[in-house]
Amino acid sequence: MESQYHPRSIEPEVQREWAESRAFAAPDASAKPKYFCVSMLPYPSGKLHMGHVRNYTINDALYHFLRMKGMNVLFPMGWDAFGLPAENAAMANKVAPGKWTRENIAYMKKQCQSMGWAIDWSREVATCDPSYYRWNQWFFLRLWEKGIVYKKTGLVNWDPVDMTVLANEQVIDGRGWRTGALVEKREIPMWYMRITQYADELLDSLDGLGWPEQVKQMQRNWIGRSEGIEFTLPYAPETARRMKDDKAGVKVFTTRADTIMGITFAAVAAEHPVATEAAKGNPQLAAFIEECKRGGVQEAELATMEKKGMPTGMYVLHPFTNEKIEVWVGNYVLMSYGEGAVMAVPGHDERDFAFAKKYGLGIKQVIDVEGEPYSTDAWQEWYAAPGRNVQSGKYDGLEQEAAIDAVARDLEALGLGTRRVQYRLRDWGISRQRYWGTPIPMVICPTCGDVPVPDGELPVVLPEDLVPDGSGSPLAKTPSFYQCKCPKCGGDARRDTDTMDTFVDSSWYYMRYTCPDAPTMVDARAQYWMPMDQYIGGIEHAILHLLYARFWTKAMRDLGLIRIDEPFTNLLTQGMVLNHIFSRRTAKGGIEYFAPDEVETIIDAEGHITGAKLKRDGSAIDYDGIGTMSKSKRNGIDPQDMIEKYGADTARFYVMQANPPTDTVLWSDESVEGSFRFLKRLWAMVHAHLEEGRAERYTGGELTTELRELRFKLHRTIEKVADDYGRRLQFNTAIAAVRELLNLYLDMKDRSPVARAVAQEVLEDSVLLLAPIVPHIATALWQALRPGTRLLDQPWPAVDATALVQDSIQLVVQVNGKLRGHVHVPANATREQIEAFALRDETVAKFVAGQKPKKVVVVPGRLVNVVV
RNA sequence: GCCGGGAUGGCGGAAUUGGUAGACGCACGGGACUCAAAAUCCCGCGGUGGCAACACCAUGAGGGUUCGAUUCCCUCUCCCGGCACCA
Repeated sequence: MESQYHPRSIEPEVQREWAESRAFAAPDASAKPKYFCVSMLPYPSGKLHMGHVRNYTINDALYHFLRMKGMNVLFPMGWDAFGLPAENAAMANKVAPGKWTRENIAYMKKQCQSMGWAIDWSREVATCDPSYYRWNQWFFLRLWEKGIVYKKTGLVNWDPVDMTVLANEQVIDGRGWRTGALVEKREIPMWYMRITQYADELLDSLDGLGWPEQVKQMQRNWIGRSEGIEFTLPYAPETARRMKDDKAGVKVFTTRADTIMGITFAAVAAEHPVATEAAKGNPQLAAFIEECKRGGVQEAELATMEKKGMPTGMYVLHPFTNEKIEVWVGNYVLMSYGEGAVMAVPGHDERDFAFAKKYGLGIKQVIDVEGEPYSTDAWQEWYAAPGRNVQSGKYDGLEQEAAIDAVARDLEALGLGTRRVQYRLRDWGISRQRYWGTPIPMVICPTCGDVPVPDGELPVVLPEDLVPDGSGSPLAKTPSFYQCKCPKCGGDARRDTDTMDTFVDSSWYYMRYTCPDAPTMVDARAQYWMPMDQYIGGIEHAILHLLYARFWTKAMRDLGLIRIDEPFTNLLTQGMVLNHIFSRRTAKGGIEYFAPDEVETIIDAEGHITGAKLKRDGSAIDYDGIGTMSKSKRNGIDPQDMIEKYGADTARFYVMQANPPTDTVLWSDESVEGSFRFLKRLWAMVHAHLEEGRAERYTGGELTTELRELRFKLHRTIEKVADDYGRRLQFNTAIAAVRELLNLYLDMKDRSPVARAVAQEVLEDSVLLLAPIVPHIATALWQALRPGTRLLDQPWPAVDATALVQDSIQLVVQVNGKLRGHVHVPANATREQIEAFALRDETVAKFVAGQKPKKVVVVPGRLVNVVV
């Protein structure tokens, strides 16, 4: 073997062998247990970034480990190829989004291959391929037939200059990103998916998932289930006359029906029909309503926003007492939640309290919390706590639950209300007024209305050669696309020119990996591989993507396409890759950013960065702290540079050794050097060993204490690394354990035949332990250690139980819980013997100082604590 | 405001079920090799006191439980993430 480590010659050679032998193709049936691990598919932006490197390397390490453990593992890859950036790039460079996207995919695929990830490329999926998105369309139509897909109007951001709809991220400070024009809200018809129909199941089945608690909690909050009572506050006679044909009163929802006797007013949202009606002929109120509609977007200010309101002059009646209750417009009532109206109980709701105080409205205590005083002077937190009803007529003395039951019964008897569950979750609007996405397979016929495209005509193919100009949707300007005949009456009709949200694409791509060539949406292979055993991706997808994918899976199940309830059994949310940020203000007042390799940092006595200067001219620049790698801040590290300078293995090793995968990782050039240094040392160790000739690995025979300890360490490490890879998904500690083992190995100077046999064993197994992280160097070293065999065929090293047997063990000795020494005792020593050994220790004796121990705690295998 | 997660050397982090705090690495300091540098190798590296042996202090702050607490409980401070007037 070469005496030096040359990643640039090893890596391409190893990769060629893998490709030629189709080493990572996973069969769709096997006697081995299956394991399906997937990383969230990348957007083909142009080239890989460090976040991808981290994401796919975690996935790859799991692949190799579980393959060695005897599983049939599948690691597929695909491209989230639809979306806005392609349209923007198309506008900037005057190329069609399709061409741009496919070129990016080709380049990034090559990068993936040079990282050496064990991807089964025969299953590659790109969501912009008609063979993929036709099933988005097909499934959309099935959901439409079931009533899960429906049409209603929705609010969009409208740029009045470009005459186009803007995505939320294209609205900056209320203005269009291209035109700078003030963005308007417009109502247009859109398609929705009834995800709320699955709200309860989406909530309940979270409990059984092997996901981070944080993500589950975020989904729970997002779904936002609350149980309460919906009831009607009937209009007072004169209000009923004004509201004419409109229902019989104001509908409200409450989770605190026990406080119903404390109502002193009602509040409605600015958009509520009662407010609209009241504003007629009341310019002051109309102006206030306009003000409310405009505000209320800057979320951060909402919590501190002052409660404002105005009386409407409308009245409703208390359902039990028939007391007249004034209706106010309140800026704290949201039209989008519940019924857009609330019963106001200032006595026991903090918002209502603040409102009542401000406008001099009544505050009535109806709940008593034992031991706490009540006064209407200032809000106290216990006012909102559950308690016993007072001043509530027939409900007096009831505890919260009993009171709610009684109120619910009474409202039901009056026909005014009923128990109901309310969700925060809204239905999923999937229409996008964009070009680069899945066309919605619907035809709008002037006589028949919305008519689905017949299955036989799918896919509705997206023309790929259009170049958007930023004004309006290109599809809406392309008659050859939208002109069509109505499938029902044969008359002239127009296609829906909207496309689907790209979250549709990512809701089921992982199932298509299992059967990319299926003539149906999915086939039996999906049932074999699903549910996915491990999903890996960024925390930023904690809510939307993961919730939509769960919904989509349940919808597929209900259509009989697959028999699973949840798509992702385990989830790992990997942390982001960060780097230092350097900048300086330009003369014109802008900010100029500098890449970390352009600057030299200034470090204070404590080792903290305080500033920096530019390498090329020594001028001072500012240190802006740490942030995610981004193009605009110029602090990204190009994986390609890493591969060229150090090789893929160093890049892989670096991102895995720094910290646990769930933490953010700070880029450090020095640590990269350290990773490279380790791989060079590993190479040198194997080389030095083989210089003296290959040895047969140790199988038995008399050992010195030193060699026994080395073998003990080896087999302990095999156990630990397996646990770290397989159970804890903590690769940094696995790597540290192997480094410890190799440090001990380097201390061993014995060159006797038996020592060389142990050395062979240690080196072979260490290479296998590291193979999931650094497969290229591991392959090369394995070939040198075991000529004629192939690393990929090796199982995970077996633990030799005899190596773990110790006849003497070291125990920690404490006096009063403080470490005072160590003792060696026979492994089978009794409690009494251990105690005797400990008390005989000199240091222990010194601290015990002749006193009689009050108590001696013996923890077998660990420590002795003498209490005096 | 509510919910969730954190805080350990100069830095990244380790300590998995309450049992040796700081594994492993980075940076740094010293030395060897070299004409020299790089690379490589060896030694040191939480703080205070001490020549040293060693002792004391120390896991955001304060308290508690325990023979023993980074780990469990209570109070507080700060940081990160999510939601945000949710009735």
